[in-house]
Amino acid sequence: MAETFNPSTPIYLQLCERIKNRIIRGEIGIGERLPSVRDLAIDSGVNPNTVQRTYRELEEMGIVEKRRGQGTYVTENTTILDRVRDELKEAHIKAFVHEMREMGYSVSEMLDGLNQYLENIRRERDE
Amino acid sequence: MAETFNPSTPIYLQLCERIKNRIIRGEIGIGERLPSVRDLAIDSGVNPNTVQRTYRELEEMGIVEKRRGQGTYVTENTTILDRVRDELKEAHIKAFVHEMREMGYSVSEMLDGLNQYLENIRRERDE
Amino acid sequence: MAETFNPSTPIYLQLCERIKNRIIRGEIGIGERLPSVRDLAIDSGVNPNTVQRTYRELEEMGIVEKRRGQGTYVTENTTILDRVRDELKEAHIKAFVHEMREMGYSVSEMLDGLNQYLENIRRERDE
Amino acid sequence: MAETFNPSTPIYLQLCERIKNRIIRGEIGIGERLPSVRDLAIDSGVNPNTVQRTYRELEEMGIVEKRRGQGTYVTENTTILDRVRDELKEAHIKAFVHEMREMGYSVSEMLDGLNQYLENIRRERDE
DNA sequence: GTGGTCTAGACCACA
DNA sequence: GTGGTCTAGACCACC
Repeated sequence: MAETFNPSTPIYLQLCERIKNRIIRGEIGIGERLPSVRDLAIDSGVNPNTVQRTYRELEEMGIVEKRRGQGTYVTENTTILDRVRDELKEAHIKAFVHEMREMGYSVSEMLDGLNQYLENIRRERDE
Repeated sequence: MAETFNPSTPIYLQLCERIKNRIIRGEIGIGERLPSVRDLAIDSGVNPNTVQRTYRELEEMGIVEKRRGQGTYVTENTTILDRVRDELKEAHIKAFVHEMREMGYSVSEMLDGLNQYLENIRRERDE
Repeated sequence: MAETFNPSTPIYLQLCERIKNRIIRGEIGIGERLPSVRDLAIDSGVNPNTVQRTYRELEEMGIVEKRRGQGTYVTENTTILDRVRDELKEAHIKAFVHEMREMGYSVSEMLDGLNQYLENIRRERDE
Repeated sequence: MAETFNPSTPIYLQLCERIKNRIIRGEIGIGERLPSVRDLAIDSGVNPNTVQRTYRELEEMGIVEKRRGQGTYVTENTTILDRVRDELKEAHIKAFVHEMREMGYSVSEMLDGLNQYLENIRRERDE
């Protein structure tokens, strides 16, 4: 069970994100087996087809492999995992910088804003 | 005419972004009139319905006002514009930090990555 | 309507093949619009979801583009089309040679067999 | 052990292909005994059920015979072996010609492509 | 009108 | 048991 879904983006993409992040962070190890389509479906409260779509997406990204009659596994190809990790990092950074520039912020305003936000978070945690 | 659209996100949202950014950056001034729905549609190579939807979106955000029979104008309420500007900045920063944390990066890795990216851009521009 | 499906391979793959071939042979021109998902579904006597899967597959191969609210179009990027065409040709040739070698045929036996087959076809047509 | 499997087609079919080819090429002689299901399973790193299915398939093609309590043997009926060999050859040739025609290649383009491919292989081997 | 997502539930092939 | 395909039909977002 657990976790709910944001109705404004497709469930299969949200599931995809979550699993991808857990793999990239190493929470789900290399070569490890993911829950079966049916199990994850029940577990997430969605239809098996939706999970299947999620797994297909992950497979197309190359970070997951399906084995007939056996299950779905995290790829053992660490090169791919590293590549995905790097690409995502770059993409997020690029998007961030781009958005801020589009809004007319200078690099220093951008960095100041970021640092201030991090400060605030730290303070909240310390309280 | 001008600029093309990324087929993976709705056109009306992309148009919205562009106009919003131009307003926030002051490129389109306070109280200034936006092009008519029809003109912008032709100009952007887009269906008028799409422009209408864009303007509606901007109106709901409060940064634009429709005056019957006259056209669409940037709000003269600078408080709103400032608020939108700040909210967007916060939202982008928050999203960025959140995404990077989700991927398992520490704050310092995040900042390092960002600085390195900015370096690369600067270098490319200098060439 | 028309054409039936071989029950031993997935319908969406068979549809995919047919459309791909028609595009590659130029029967469906560059930039041309494909039938809508619903229309092709009715027309082929299959479920719309199946057609959707077909179109998604073609999109992933890069030979088709979907446009929101407008329809599905053959890509206008001839480079991709040419690339696909060449890759398929190579793949078929390679598979053929490989299979024949696996069966223990020499290159000349292979060519002889092929030429003889082509002869037979020609003769049949002439009758 | 030995050889790995392509995850995109059933293992039992791949095993089938390999054994069939070895028989057709005479690598496994007429009347010769095949390894036991269990041995081949271990040897191939595959589930015994899969080997069983493979042997069943070969038996249905008539190129293998099961003898209760004794094992699985290559048929001694050379007529069948010759027939299978010819049928396969024809099937491969036919499939190749058909695929190339479907893609819109003429007979001469087809032969040219094939010869060129064979050239390339030869060259690579000579290096 | 277009394509996109999701569900419920059937049936199949594979290991 | 696993994943894969397919259907029927609903609802939505976009143009």
